[in-house]
Amino acid sequence: MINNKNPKPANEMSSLGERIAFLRKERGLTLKEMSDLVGLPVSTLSKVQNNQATLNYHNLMKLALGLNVNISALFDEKQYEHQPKAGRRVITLKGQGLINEVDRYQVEVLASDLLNKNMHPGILTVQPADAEGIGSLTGHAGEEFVYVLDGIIIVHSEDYRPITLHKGDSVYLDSMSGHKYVSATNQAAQILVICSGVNSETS
Amino acid sequence: MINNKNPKPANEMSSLGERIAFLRKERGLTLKEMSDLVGLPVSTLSKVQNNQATLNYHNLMKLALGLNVNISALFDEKQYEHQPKAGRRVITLKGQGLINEVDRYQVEVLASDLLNKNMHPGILTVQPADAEGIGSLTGHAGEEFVYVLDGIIIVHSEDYRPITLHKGDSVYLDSMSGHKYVSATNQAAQILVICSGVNSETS
DNA sequence: AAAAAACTTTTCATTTTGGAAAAATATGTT
DNA sequence: AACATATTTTTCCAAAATGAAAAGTTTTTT
Repeated sequence: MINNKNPKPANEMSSLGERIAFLRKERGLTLKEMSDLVGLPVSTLSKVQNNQATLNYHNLMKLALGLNVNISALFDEKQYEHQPKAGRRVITLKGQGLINEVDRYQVEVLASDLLNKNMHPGILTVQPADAEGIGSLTGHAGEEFVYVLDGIIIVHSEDYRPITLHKGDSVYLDSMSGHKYVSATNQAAQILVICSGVNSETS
Repeated sequence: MINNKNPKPANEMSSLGERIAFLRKERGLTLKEMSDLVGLPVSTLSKVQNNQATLNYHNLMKLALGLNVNISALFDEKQYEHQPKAGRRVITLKGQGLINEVDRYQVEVLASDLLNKNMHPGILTVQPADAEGIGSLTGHAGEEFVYVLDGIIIVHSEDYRPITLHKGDSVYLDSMSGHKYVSATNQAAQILVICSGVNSETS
C-alpha cells in the first residue's frame, strides 16, 4: 500500500514535485525505476521532485505516458478544470424507472431524466438461458458494475470461465470484452447494472 | 501560418502550436489580446504557435487559466489518456468487501482490488441520526448513485428538502452539493453507493 | 498609392531546464 | 563495525525557453 509519511490527499498537492513524489511512492518505485519507466534521467526527476526544476512540455507528456496517468494529474486540477456540475438530483422510486428492451434483457432505466451523467444505472431482468444456449457475447466501451438484487445469475465472459453469482454478490468488469448475464435458475433474476464511460464526451 | 479554411477537429491536433492557434482563433483573439489575457508576452506566444518553442510548466498553467480551459486541452489527450482497459474483472462475494470507516458511515468497498476504475462501488451501513441531529453535509467531486438495499433512509441535501427512500428506491446526484444519508428508522439501513469522477488517478 | 496602424515574427541577452557523471546518503550483508 | 550495494542529490555544461525590443508583415485609413 501507500507508505509515505506525508499522506496529503492527492487533490491538495500544489507543486509538481509533490505530485511526482506521490505518484512514484504510490507505485513503490525508486527514482531509477521511474526513470526507466518514463524515459527521463534520474537527475531530472530528483530535481523536479525537490522543486528545483519543473518539466517542459515534452517531458510532461513522457511522464504522463510512462506513469499511465492523465496529464491533468500533474497539474492542480481544482484550479484549472471546468466547474463540475453541481446540484442536480434525480429520484427514481421502485418500479418507476423507464422500461426498455435491450438485447434480450428487459431493463428498467434509473435516473433516466438526467442527461449528461457519467454513470448509467438500470435494473436488468435476466432470463434463463434459452434452449439454443447462450448466444453471442456483447462488448461495448466503458466499464460496468453489477450487483445481484435477486436470484442467481451466471456471468458469461469472453475472457473468463462462467461464474455464478448469488444475491448480494457483485462484479466489476471492463465492458469491452464480450459478456452476458443469464439466470441460473428457471426463474428470472434481477441485477443492478451501472455502466460508465459509454458516451463519455469531453465536457 | 494558420490555415483557418481547413480547421482540423480540435481532437486531432498534434502540436501545442496548433492547439494554441485553435484556441486563439476560436475566441477571435489577436496575439496581443491573448497576451494580455494570459499574461505571456506576444513573442513567446508567437514562437509557440509556430512550433519554435513550447511552454514550461508554469506558463502552461497560465495559459490554461487565462483561456479558461482544462490543462489537458493543451495536450494530445488521446495519446496520453488511459487507453480503455479490457478484460479485467473482479468478483466480490457478499460480505467479502473491504471494510472501512468513512465519516460516520461504515462502508464495505466492493471491487477494491481493482485500481484505475472509473466507478467506486460500496455498501454503506447507514445509522439513524444521532441525538445532536444531522451534522454537517459533505460534498466532494463527482457524481454518485445510491440504491437502497435494505431499510429506509433520509437523504439530506444542501439544495433540496430531505427525502425518504425505501428499499428499491434510488437517487442520482452531483456529489458536489453537500449531502448526507441517515437511517429513517432506529435500525441501520444498507445502501449501495457508486461514486464516479472522484479522483480518477490517485486513490 | 502612401502613410498609419495593427499584427506577427525575429533577434538576442538572460534565465531556466536537461542530463551524464560524480558526490553524498541510505540500506542492506557479512 | 566495516563493506558492498542501492538510492538520491549535486555539479556542471549543453540545450531550450523567456521576454523586451527591433524588424517584418498585413490591414486599414487617408
